[in-house]
Amino acid sequence: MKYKTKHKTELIEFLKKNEDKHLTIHEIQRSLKSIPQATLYRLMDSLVESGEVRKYFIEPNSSCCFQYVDNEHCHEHFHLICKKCGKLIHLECDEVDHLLQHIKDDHGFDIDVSKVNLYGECEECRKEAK
Amino acid sequence: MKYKTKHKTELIEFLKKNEDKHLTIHEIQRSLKSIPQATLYRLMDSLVESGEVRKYFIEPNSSCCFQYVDNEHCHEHFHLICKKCGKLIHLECDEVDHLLQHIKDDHGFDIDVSKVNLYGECEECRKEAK
DNA sequence: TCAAAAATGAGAATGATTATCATTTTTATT
DNA sequence: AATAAAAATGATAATCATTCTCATTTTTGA
Repeated sequence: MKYKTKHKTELIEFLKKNEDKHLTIHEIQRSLKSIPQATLYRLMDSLVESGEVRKYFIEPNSSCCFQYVDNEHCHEHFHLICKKCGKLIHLECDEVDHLLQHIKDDHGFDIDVSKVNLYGECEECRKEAK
Repeated sequence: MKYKTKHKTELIEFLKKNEDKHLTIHEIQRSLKSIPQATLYRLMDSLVESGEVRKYFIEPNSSCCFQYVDNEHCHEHFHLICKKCGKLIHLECDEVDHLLQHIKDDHGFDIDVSKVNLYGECEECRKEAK
């Protein structure tokens, strides 16, 4: 995607507006009806490639999710995904940074944080369960 | 899977023998030709359900991987999966336990460790890359 | 031994994603 | 502004892992 196009501009604007959500291709399509599916897949790919967007795959055989990433304002963090309500939580936390460094230094393993999804139960759902 | 069947017995035996590997359905099928694919999928599902086998999905649009889990000998730990060589590393580490507790106590999120896969690059592959 | 419950097997169906390819748009260069 | 090369588009077909269907067979407990 080296050329500027209307689709791309429109898409990025929409993603920025929704940077707190994680969106599937179908959800994006519902809002941006003028962009055909094949084009949308390609655009998303290119945005992932360039690092503007992050791609999550939550479950096999279900759609991937995308989210705009503001690289200036967000640094490395884990994603917590609630198995009950599906909520996505960004976990920015020194303890996480510390663990990542520890695993790299002492276990030799360099974790690709963008690919990590931590599944569990969120605060609200835990309270509800009681 | 409440009934014992030849297929199930054969499958578990095979998985135990290969508990150091992570195997796709197709790889298993190559070795256990007598089990039809639909049956194999169902058997694997039931073993995942019962906790005897763990399921990984490495990349969207590629086959999931499975691995036998010896629950007697392993306690709570993360799984590190090397994106390059596919190696699976069991990470048992106090720092991990500490982080999990911290996330639960201070962020309210209860992580299901059995579902966590941490993708990245292992020590050997990192050395090789240099 | 029998009946109910569960598992099987072959093939069709699903659904997300990718590939194809002719057409159109964008861009840098005259 | 004209143009040619590069890139993007769009509609559709293809791919591929996985799930579904359903009639048949096997397993189990009574």
